[in-house]
Amino acid sequence: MYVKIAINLPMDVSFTYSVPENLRMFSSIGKRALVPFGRRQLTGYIIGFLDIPDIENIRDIIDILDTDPLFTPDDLSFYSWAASYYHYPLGKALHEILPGGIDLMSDRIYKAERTSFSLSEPLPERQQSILDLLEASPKGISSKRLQNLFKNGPIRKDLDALVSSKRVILEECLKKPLIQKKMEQWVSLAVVGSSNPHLSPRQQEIVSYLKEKGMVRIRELRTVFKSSSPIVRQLLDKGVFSLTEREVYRLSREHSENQTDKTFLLNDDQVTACRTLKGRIESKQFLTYLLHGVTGSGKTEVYFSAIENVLAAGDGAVYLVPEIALTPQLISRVQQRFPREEIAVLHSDIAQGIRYDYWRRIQKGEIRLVVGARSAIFAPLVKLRLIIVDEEHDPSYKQDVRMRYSARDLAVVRGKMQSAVVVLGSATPDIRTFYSARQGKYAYLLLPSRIENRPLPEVEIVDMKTQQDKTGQIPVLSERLVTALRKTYLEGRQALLFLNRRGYHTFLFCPDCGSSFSCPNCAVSLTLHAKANQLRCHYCDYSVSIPSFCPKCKGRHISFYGAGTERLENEITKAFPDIRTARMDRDTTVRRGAHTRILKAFERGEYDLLIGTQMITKGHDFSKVTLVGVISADTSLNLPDFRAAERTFQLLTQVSGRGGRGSEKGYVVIQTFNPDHYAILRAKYHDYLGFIEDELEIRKSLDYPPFSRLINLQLSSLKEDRGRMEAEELGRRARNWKQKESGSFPVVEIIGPAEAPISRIKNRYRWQILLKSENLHALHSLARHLTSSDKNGTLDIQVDIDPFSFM
DNA sequence: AGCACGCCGACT
DNA sequence: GTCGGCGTGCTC
Repeated sequence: MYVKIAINLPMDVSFTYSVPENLRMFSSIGKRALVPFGRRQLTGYIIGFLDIPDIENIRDIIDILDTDPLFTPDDLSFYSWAASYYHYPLGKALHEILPGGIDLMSDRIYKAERTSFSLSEPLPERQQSILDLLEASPKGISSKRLQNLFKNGPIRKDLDALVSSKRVILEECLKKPLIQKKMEQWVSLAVVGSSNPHLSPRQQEIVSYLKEKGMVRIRELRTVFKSSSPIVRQLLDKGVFSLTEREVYRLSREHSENQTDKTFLLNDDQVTACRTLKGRIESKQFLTYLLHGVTGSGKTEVYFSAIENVLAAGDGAVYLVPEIALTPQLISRVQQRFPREEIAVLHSDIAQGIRYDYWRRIQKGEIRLVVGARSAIFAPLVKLRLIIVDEEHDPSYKQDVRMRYSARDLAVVRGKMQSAVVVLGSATPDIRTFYSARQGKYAYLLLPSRIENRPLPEVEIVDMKTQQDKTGQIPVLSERLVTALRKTYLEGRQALLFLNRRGYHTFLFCPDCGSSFSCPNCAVSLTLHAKANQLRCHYCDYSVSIPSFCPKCKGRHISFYGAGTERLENEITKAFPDIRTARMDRDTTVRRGAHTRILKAFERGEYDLLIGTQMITKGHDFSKVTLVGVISADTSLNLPDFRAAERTFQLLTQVSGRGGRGSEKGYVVIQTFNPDHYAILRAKYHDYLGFIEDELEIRKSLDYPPFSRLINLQLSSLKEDRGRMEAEELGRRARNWKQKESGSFPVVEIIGPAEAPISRIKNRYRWQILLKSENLHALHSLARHLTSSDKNGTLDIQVDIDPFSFM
């Protein structure tokens, strides 16, 4: 018997291994196998079987690593589809999809040879010191640890020399995985008590306890009979007790706090939406719905009702939300709605052990409801009947490193493959989603009004060009916003201020020599962080302390421009010392739980004002907030991205939607230098359909999505000129392909190669080629052609299908 | 990815 | 002459 194994390697091929007799009955698709690979041992994933070998020189697998498969053949088809669609090697994809930290692999271990070389000639200094170290540790030292001990350069050569002179031996040793099943020891009375051994009174005591209780955890004995360990051991040795190991599942500490559950009576639109979904779920057939509901229209209630239908039938559901909307409030709301259901919560902050346990329980069907961020789309649910994607337009559904998948798009694919109902919900659907609905590809469900018919907030636009003060400076806060803030404060209500930039000043400049302060590793300017007294790069971990003079010309007139959240907070506290202000951005939420703490304190009314970046725009439901201020609508408008207008409209609508969720009407102030831009005007009037009409017209004229599809090829290199040459070569190959294949494929437009908008990040020079076509198949063929031409993976090419960011 | 092999420049 | 850099090729 032969197995096809996918391995975590940067190439898209699977490897064939033979299965020794003793492992045959344990091997199945979805289990991991330990395999020999060159001189190493690696973990691979079984993805198929063969009767006849397809190559020569096949090696045996060493072991099967799972008792139960981690995924079914159906899940595998979905994963393979995703890997191939996103031009990503299957083995790497599986490695990233499965819970982390569970794989085994060998490590290079160096050991000193025991026979001594007393009479040989003296060794080079460094070889000698390595040898001394190794002789001091008989168990050997891994190559990594050894290298860490020698800071003055690579020691690989010295090690090779030591090995070839037979003073040191190299062994490949398995290192045990970071994450394993958590086991608990239980004891019970042994069945056959042949000759009753003599027992001490204390031993007798424990035996009678067990007689009564049956099987007991050793931990329990330890608490009931203090320091009983030696006695238990004796009883085990005497054969009175028998020991059993049982697995315990780790759980995340998602505390169900007693939140006052707002139970609304559903309005007619909600009832209609619920009924429609119910009918479709019962039919067990795939269909994608766009649930289009204005902010505050009660989409969550509709999701809950659909989940309820699925769970009642004993089936499974996935509920996806944007990463930063995955708050304790949301989780406790789900828990309260489904109190008898075990819920798996999956996102990047969940510890690996917990994730591993959740994964297997989901796979076994013990957990049927998964709430999570984008990666939860891969959760191995059995009988998956429903996939919900809340705020489906949200950019966080697109992963923009490694496998650049869109969880939103994959939701539709998975729904189709596994006959599940897919619900895409949003107040501002992605234009592609809306267009699909209009074309009849998705069914359309509309929730046109806010619950309890609350009005949408009133939006005012402030033209910042009119806000210059006497010195010609433009203030961070317009008069209008200052007045509104004061009014809100005096009325005892809360406000949100949104500014999508961290730090204090976002740009520094020396007027004496004209130099600006940019990151040495990236082509971006540094941001000044006042509290940390640092200039920081937001793309790598570079930071320096704030210079008092220009490092180039020693000039002492450095000017500071641009405002981030830190400066905004500072200006507010200066102008309104009474207003209690909290700030939430990546800088204030580095510590685990900080996020929750700030939100909760704000909700309890400990602050009057919350300043923040993106983080404050998602899904939160603050009933006391009546004022929302957008410091600059222009940041997203000026992105080098055909989606800039759409992103701006969505952002403004979402952030405005945070206001007026209680009984009072909301008021929104938007500051901008582009007061006449259609994205801003349409947001002012809450006119989604109007915006779509404007935007579709532009997209049509430029042939952008939804009228075409895009693939972005990103190429990076440590050497600037080499990167440029490679990019140009790639462009030539693309155009050659186009010419040669022009008969067999619809037209593909090749844009570039061009320098990426951020031309260097972490010392890598970046280039991109954009491929555009009405025909996705043509795009895939070309992309495949271009990446396969990279013979040995020398080029660093990233394929981005349906790209979201062009930076 | 990691590892081995092999081919050229700069040193004793 | 050798040491050591890195480009190239392979792993079932």
